[in-house]
Amino acid sequence: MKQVRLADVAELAGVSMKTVSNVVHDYPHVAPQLRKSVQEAIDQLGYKPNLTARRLATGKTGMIALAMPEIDHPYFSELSRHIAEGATRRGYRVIIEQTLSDVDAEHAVLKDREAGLVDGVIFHPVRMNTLEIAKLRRDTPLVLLGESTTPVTTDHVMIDNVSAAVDSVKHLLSLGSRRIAFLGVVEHDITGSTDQRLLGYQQGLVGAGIALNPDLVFPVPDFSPEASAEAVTAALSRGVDFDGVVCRDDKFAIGALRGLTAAGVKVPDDVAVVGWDNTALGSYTTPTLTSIAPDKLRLAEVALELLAERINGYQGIGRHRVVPHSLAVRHSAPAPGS
Amino acid sequence: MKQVRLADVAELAGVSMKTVSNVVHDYPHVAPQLRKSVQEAIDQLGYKPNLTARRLATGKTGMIALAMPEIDHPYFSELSRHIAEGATRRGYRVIIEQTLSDVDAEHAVLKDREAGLVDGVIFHPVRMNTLEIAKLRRDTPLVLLGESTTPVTTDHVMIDNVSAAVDSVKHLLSLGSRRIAFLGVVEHDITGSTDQRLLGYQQGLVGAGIALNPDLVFPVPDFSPEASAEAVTAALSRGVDFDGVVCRDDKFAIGALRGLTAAGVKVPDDVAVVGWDNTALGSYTTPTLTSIAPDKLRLAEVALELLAERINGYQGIGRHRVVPHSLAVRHSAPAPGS
DNA sequence: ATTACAGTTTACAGCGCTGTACATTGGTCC
DNA sequence: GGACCAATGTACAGCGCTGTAAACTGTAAT
Repeated sequence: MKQVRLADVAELAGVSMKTVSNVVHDYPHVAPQLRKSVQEAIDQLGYKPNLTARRLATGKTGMIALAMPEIDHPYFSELSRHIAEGATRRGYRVIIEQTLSDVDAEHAVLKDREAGLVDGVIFHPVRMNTLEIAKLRRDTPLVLLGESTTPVTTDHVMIDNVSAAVDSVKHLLSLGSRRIAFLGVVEHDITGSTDQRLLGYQQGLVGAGIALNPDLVFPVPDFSPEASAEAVTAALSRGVDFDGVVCRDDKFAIGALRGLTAAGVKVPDDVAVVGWDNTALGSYTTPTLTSIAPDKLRLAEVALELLAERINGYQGIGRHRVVPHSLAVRHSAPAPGS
Repeated sequence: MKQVRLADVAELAGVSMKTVSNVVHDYPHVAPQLRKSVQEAIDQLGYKPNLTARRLATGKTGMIALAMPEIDHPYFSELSRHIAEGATRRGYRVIIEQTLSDVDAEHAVLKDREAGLVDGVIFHPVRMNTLEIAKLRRDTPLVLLGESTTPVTTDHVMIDNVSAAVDSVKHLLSLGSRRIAFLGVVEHDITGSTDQRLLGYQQGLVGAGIALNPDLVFPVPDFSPEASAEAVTAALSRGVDFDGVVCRDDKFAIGALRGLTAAGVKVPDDVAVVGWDNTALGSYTTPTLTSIAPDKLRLAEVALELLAERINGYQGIGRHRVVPHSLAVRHSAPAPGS
């Protein structure tokens, strides 16, 4: 039951350890028949290289950490999947770290209490601000995701939230909506996302010559669909008149759908709804959800690419990459004229 | 930029490496003032223990692998979250491995091409059968999840699918349903889940003295909601008369909801629907979905517990643990009399 | 003063692998 | 035939840490 070591194979094959190592690694300059006999020894003993030892010797771990708020949120789980696949393709394993949007947990991600665990980190911060990130940042290669403002020294991948929000508004306008609401502004929301999306919402309206109306910006107490359903219900009962909603989030959009439907308001005929993130959830609602679709695959690929470059020694200033988005058009805000 | 080593700290503090190590590990028998001065040296140099080296020396990696078909499937992402949290609580880090239901990938999980990476593996197989698992299984501690039949030698955690299906049927019966359908039997489905759920479905009906009707077992070409929506639509247009549906899966239930709604059939009034897995999806549908709710938290905890015992040397025969389930009652099949 | 002993601290040999520097071999070319 | 060279193969010193055994304390008991 004892672990078979390189030395054991070397002894059996009657060669040096290094030669066995070379065979394991398919090093080109090994004589064919020697390679064969070494391989036989490997097979016979059932030798498996010990990764930990290899890592200590090479200094590379072949692992990256993926730190996000919650892995069971559809947006994050979908993104994780792409990152996991891309990482595998690049020969990395992924270790997951859930911060649960906890400040301490986020600090821990950057603080590196221990070294040599991973070669790099992909991190989607929620509660940390630029300053803290810049201050805590260690030597481990790091790529940031999401909309928080980030230190110029750090790589960052995101979509253009402002222009995406503008796109949402434009789509609603093209459907004939004129009184377009924004759902939801969450109290104490520390993510920059809401700000940027709200900004784009305003920009879209102003660009179309429509006056802003503060009553059309719906606050929501928390991030649940329930809360946003209530927010919509409350707006309706206040008599707020609207015919389109840009939602901060698919979950909010789902709440909106529910609140509207419950009040007998028809979606999309009376009110068209656009969500955000194009999570799988949107395919499961009734009606199905039109939603801003960040190119998650691209996001994952770019993040991995930047990280790989850092791991391979790139030392330059932070790169800030904007990844494309589109609008996934479904029934809650269909294509114009359909 | 060079990594600070234990030896560096030792030199600065004027003590042996081992003493520094003892301080790092809070070993009790270190004189207070020595401990203090060593700690100062640690802080001054910003020393961080190198985990890889520690692992090589101790032989423990402090990591477990979590291998599942797809991490962005709601059931798996929710389960992953619990496992990740439980693992963290127990001092383990989790590395994720997606098999994408691919045979080779599943083989790779068990095959251990490399050693010393993780202390143990939690694996939810889909395509491998008992025999293959038993054959490939290596020395790494392993806990299996899911409904495939598993080798007696291996630990396994699951819910009682048969009795859960019976519960579904009973619930529908309590609502007055009598012509209860089962959706969906997928061609070439290699998971044991469907079989067991179908078995429970039959058992529930027979137990209530209701004759089985093959027409009420709806086949579905694949695992998508679209396919199951079509299957329901097809059944309706065949003139199949039913007033309740037990679904193999929440995704199927969502498809059923869609197909029924599209055909003008009222849920739950005309047809009550029960899903399976109680994924978050079920809260987002209209109507919300009643669903078999495996105790995912418990599932995660038990799996981790069994794995921890294996890691700590337990060598006994495979333990097969059944974890409780319940029925999450929502609108698609409400509580009787509500 | 001597012994005993619990409490501290140290020296050092690995953990299993790889990189480096060097040794060996057998051609090839004049 | 000797020089040169590319292709192969080897020896061995680490990578940074921990476990073990042994070596010191100082104090209490004899």
